[in-house]
Amino acid sequence: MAKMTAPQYLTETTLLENDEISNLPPAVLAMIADFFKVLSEMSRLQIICALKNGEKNVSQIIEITGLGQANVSKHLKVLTQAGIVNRSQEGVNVFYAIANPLVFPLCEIVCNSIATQLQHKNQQLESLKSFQGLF
Amino acid sequence: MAKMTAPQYLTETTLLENDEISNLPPAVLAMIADFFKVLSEMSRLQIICALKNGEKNVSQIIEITGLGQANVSKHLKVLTQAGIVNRSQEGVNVFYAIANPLVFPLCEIVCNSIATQLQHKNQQLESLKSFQGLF
DNA sequence: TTAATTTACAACTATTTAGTAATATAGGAA
DNA sequence: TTCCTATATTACTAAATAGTTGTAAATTAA
Repeated sequence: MAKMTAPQYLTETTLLENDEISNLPPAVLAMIADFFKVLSEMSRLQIICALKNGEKNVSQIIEITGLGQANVSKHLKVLTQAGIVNRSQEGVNVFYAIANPLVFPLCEIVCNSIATQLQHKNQQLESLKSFQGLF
Repeated sequence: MAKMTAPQYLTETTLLENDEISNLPPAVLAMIADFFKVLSEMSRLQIICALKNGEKNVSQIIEITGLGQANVSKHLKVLTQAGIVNRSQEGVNVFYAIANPLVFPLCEIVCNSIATQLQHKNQQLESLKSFQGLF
């Protein structure tokens, strides 16, 4: 086993050595960007949410999300190729399930970031409000 | 302090209550998607990496990343509006710094996901190799 | 066999956006 | 003032892609 120089949350399977995200090869940055791009569409996030509590077939996903059939099929292909969901066929039905549960902590971190930002904006708004009527 | 009238999914520090990402309002999903979209471009990830070890002015960012001036300026605006970096002007120079350090664990989780996937593909490749010469 | 159902795919439209070139703005120096 | 440098903005082009329509393929039922 190679000596571990990575921090706790970086295991043997990481691409990042010595906690350095600086100076990443362009190819790695491109892979990271592509992964984020898969998560950057609301429709795909809807599908991910629909699969949170267990696998669903395509028809169920269509019903839950309200998206068109061809559209769902295309998004499921993207999600599958990104390794976020996996596909299993049972007769005429095709079931999809979350293959990479890390997407959920990922979304939660983003949620926290957004909440913090909204708080800051709200504080600024309150500061402004305290001047109402003074001018 | 004013009474908090925000809905359940809005607390002081998180948008997600009870670890539930299911049934998020579309507006919240859209915000999450938009945040991921900001991180889904290699050029913006390059800029984030350039700021990892401290603030830099625009000229330094241009030199480090090799991107065009107008392009960097546009990306910096996007990153600023997303709350990922902040802007401080000093004379004729404008310095940018990471305002939301959560982007780094975010990138690291994605790196781990990619690494795991590459490992799986590599294992499949090895399995195939073991059949070489048998046919 | 035919018909019905489920999923995937191809072709197309419309929207978005990354990158660039040219220009504008603003601060500091001479 | 004028000049130079640093940053921002505007207008444009090219490329990517989300969503839709129509169709194809495959499975199951009648």
